[in-house]
Amino acid sequence: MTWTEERVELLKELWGNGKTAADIAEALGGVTRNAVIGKANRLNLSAKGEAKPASVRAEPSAKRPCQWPIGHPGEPDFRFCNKEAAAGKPYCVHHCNLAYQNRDSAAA
DNA sequence: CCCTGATTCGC
DNA sequence: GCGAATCAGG
Repeated sequence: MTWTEERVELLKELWGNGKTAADIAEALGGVTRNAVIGKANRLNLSAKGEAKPASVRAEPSAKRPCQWPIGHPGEPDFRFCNKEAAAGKPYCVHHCNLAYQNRDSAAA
């Protein structure tokens, strides 16, 4: 298993949202809680308490570009994805799956 | 005993 | 850098 942007973001997301390493590991799949903790540790995480963009539920009528916060608020490179958001979704399909913690009801 | 995260060790 | 094993705390 390789740690891609999606998994790392989901890792930080769930971790910051109060999820335990075991939950995150299971959520990602193919990784054990040790791997999650190890990755989190290497990412200099463990000091959880980040933003929770996944908690922001916008109405399914918002036609705006993907406003997924890339990086951390305060970082000099903090920006938004600004990709093409899915129809009626605040984020692009890519990040929508992350935001809604989608597993099977993929918004393809 | 169970769980948690953190750290260390080997690959 | 990755993951497992191990350590320490709850």
